[in-house]
Amino acid sequence: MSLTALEIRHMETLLALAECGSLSKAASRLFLTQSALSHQLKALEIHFGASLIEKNVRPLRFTAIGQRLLTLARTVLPQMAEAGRDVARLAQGHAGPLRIAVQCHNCFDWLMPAMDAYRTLWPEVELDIISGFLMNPLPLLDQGEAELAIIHDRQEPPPSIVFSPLFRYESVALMSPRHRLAAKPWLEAADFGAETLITYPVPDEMLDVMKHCLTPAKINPKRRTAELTVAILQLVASGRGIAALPSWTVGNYLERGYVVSRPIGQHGLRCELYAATTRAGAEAAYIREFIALTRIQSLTEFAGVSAL
Amino acid sequence: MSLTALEIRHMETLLALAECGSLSKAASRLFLTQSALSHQLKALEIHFGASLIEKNVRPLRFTAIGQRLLTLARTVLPQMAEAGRDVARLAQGHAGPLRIAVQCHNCFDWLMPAMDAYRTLWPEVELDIISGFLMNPLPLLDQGEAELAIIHDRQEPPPSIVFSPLFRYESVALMSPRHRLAAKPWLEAADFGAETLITYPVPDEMLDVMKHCLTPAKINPKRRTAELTVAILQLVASGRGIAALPSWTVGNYLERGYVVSRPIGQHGLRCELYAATTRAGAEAAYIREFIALTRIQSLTEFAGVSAL
DNA sequence: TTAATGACATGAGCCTAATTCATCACAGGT
DNA sequence: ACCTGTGATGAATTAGGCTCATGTCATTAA
Repeated sequence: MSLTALEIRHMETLLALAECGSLSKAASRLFLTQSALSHQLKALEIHFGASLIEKNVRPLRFTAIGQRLLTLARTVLPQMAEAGRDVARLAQGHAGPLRIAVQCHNCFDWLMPAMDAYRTLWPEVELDIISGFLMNPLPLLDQGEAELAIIHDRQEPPPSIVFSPLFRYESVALMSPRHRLAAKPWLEAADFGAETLITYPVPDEMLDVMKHCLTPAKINPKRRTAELTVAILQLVASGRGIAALPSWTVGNYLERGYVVSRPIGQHGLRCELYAATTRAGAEAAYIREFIALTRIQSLTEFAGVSAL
Repeated sequence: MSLTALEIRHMETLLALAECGSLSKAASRLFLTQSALSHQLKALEIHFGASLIEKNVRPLRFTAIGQRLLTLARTVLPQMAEAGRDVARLAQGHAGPLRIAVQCHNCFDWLMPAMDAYRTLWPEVELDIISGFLMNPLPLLDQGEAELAIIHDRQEPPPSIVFSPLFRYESVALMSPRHRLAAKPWLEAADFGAETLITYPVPDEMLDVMKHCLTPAKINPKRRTAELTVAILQLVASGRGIAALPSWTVGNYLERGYVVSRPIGQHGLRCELYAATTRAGAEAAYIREFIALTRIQSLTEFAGVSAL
């Protein structure tokens, strides 16, 4: 009933619960099963002799006791994280540079805010983006020219490399509200055939729609390219063609009604992002924390982004 | 390398280490083996890639990293304890009274400071001492007339009662520096035969020397009694007889040279104290914390007091 | 030097307990 | 009624923390 019995794991659970609003969501964020959290909560409730959350309401609500423990978690966990950083700084003679190889334009949208947040935690780390937009950035890691690479979709990592899951997002088709395809509840590959597809100026393999949907269906629509996301959206809004972008990059435009979004395929087109490091990099605290931070931050900031 | 891996258990270990100055002492305070702490530290050192303490020097010293984690523990653990109290208050409608049955006079010496400390943590608990000096205070617990009883020496608790170890102390013989027995390095039972023994006015069974040393040896010295510890010490200092008291009650008098202390028996006379509660009481947070607090406080405040 | 003592290290095995797995139950929405 | 999402539950599995029985090392005494 006293100090022990409430473990760090429990505080992390409470924090995730507060942000996700359901056991199952919180579980996947913590890389655990829903069952684990259910058991955890049950144990706590037995221990304290009172319930911590009301689960019959969505999103779930914290009881007074649950809130007290939640505020504890909110004060304690950051203190521990800070101590962990200090120790890492002391243990491994001051951290090196962190050069990030990115494959896709979209990445900047979530990478930038994450880098900003990270910089306050590890001011001495030299952050750098390597944006050659290479097809395969993994060799850069082995060659020591980058510490981190952002990888699309699950694949078998080479022995020298470690993958860490970041998150899953959905790519949606975007079109003018007056576009004829806007009438359909969802688009299939064939719908793209007669359209002009507006994309970033990169190879097809680096475009989610092409790689996962159109190329397999042997459909190759007309193209028009733009460097910037806003430019693509402008073209879409003025009816010059359709585009396919991650759902969370276009929140504002959707809300204002300039464009509408439709799932690609009946169940949507889901893409996965992984962070790749060398085995050594996966040990280094300052790199591990960058991965953890981008993951959490993206999961909380962006709607339509989910844990994997 | 980051947040997780440092558990509450580790912080408690660091705290105990800082106070005890050795693995083995800290271990017994935590109710663990020395081996457990050694494994714990090893795991942490592997995890952080650096050592936390220098063990080749006594008392052991913390490295910079160890100190950082120690200060973390010193901030985090009290926060968790406070949250635990708040939750207990919320969960079990405000705690009841805490009436403590004591057998011996000496107990006041450590009970009073502990009660003062406890009162600031649980102001709403009504503290009370029941000092009938009964031989067997356990029935009071069953009858609901006390919540806690202080018990001397290990014994088999009745089924309705739970014992919690408090600490072990040593009773020493006290005499004037000019007393003839002061020449001996330690006293045996026979030495007391010709002396006047100065004690509290209570039955023999409640006096450590009598119960564990003289009565078994069938030695019954002359007596003189005094209510207060200071009065006993005054009589001893002026050569009116010898006394036997817990070593830590007489610190000041020893330092000033008014009296000297000698072990009773070759290896000293060690006594054990336990806290007894009903099974229900052992569940209640406000009672458990009183026990934990008195134990820790006595262990840290008084020299010659050790964990059991 | 040889014992003897005290403190920490270490590997093996045990045992607790946290997690998963495979279900079940329930609610809300269509 | 049926599906979908969410939480609960008991059993089985697994991980990892602790103890036990040693080993090593340093210090002190004979």
